[in-house]
Amino acid sequence: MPRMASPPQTARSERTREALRRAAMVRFLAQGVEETSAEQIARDAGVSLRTFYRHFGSKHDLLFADYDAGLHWFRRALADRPDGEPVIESVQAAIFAFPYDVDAVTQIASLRADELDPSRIVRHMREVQSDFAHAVRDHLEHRSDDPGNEALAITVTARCVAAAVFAGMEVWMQREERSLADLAELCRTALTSIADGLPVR
Amino acid sequence: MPRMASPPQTARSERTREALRRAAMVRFLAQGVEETSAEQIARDAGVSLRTFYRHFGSKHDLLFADYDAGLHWFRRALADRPDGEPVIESVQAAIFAFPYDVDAVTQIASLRADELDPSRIVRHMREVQSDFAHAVRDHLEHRSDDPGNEALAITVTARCVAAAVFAGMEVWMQREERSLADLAELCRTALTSIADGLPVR
DNA sequence: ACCAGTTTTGTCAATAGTGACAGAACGCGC
DNA sequence: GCGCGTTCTGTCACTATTGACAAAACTGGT
Repeated sequence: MPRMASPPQTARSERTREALRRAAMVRFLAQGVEETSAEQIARDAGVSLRTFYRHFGSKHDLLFADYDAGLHWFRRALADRPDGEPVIESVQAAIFAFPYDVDAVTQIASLRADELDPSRIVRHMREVQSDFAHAVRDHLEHRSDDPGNEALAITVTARCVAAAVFAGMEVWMQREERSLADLAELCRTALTSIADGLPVR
Repeated sequence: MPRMASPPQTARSERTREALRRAAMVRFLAQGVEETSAEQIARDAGVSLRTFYRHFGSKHDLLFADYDAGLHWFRRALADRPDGEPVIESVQAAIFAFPYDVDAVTQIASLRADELDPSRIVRHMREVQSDFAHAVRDHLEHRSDDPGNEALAITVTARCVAAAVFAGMEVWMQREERSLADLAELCRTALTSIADGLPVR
């Protein structure tokens, strides 16, 4: 269960990963996620089952395979913000500049919504929030003059920023109508609402 | 993998659960967590492997079996706080009044630290934080005059409160010396630091 | 092209975790 | 105690994951 999503090194392994990704996507779309076995994917990709698990910690990791790239993108976007800009602004700018691949996102999203155990999505969201918080924390540490002395303040801030963004997502998810614009609005409101104190006392 | 920790109903099943808990603890302490198989535990408890998994979503859930009780306790403690008290105070009061069973905690903690994959602990912590946030949110919703209209504010606040508490824990965990008093101090500081705005801008 | 060291795969063998279905045990009204 | 609907278990069969170890492919230097 500890998905260790082993990081690939050589071009060869990257080819294998790509083959697995493709094979999985084809099967997933054709017959559904739970109806596709890991062995099937491995065979389609022309590798052994064991090799499959060397590249992806679990069958379901394939559904979130694009996630790492997004995280890297976010970290870089944060780093590219001008010095001295308030965190909240930096985070907003980084989030809203994200280059969505609408087709891919839509395709995966439909799979996730239909075939996937909701608890799995929730768990993944928690992981994403955690990584998000770490990214923000690293950003703050990098900015700080004396990170060691501000450890608590930095950690608290980073985690709260992440909490706010994901609170926005949570509220958005519970709505009937879900537009990208609404999501952005909710996240923006959530972030600005914590800058000067908690919105509810 | 979706650990569904099925909620027990009858006295009989409670007996089974208890037997499994005990059998597991004995084995875990004697030979370590990873060196104990689920089948072994089931056999020791006198039930089938399948029955084991009906009561505990996974072998590792047994290590956190006491957790649900703690969560319930926290929810009740929150509900018992006087009306009109600021959330942050309520949460602090609820946290610090928690009745630890020092022996049990120590025993389990040593197991967790030695035998367990760190990523497993991290994952559990994320789950705990999430449940914690939900508890706070329910508390706020209960207090609010118009929860529907304040959905975002309530969710943001609940999640940030949880984020602060767990930020305190994170910092504490990274220290060499870890005393209960330090933990309390860190959580207190973390919580008060977000009341009037983020500690880092 | 050849050798030595590194990375990636395949094979084997266990353990972990689940769905489906039938039988056993339990709680309740008569 | 008896019959009946509900809950709990055991058995079977299958998929998901992982550790250990050896063979195969890839790399850089000569």
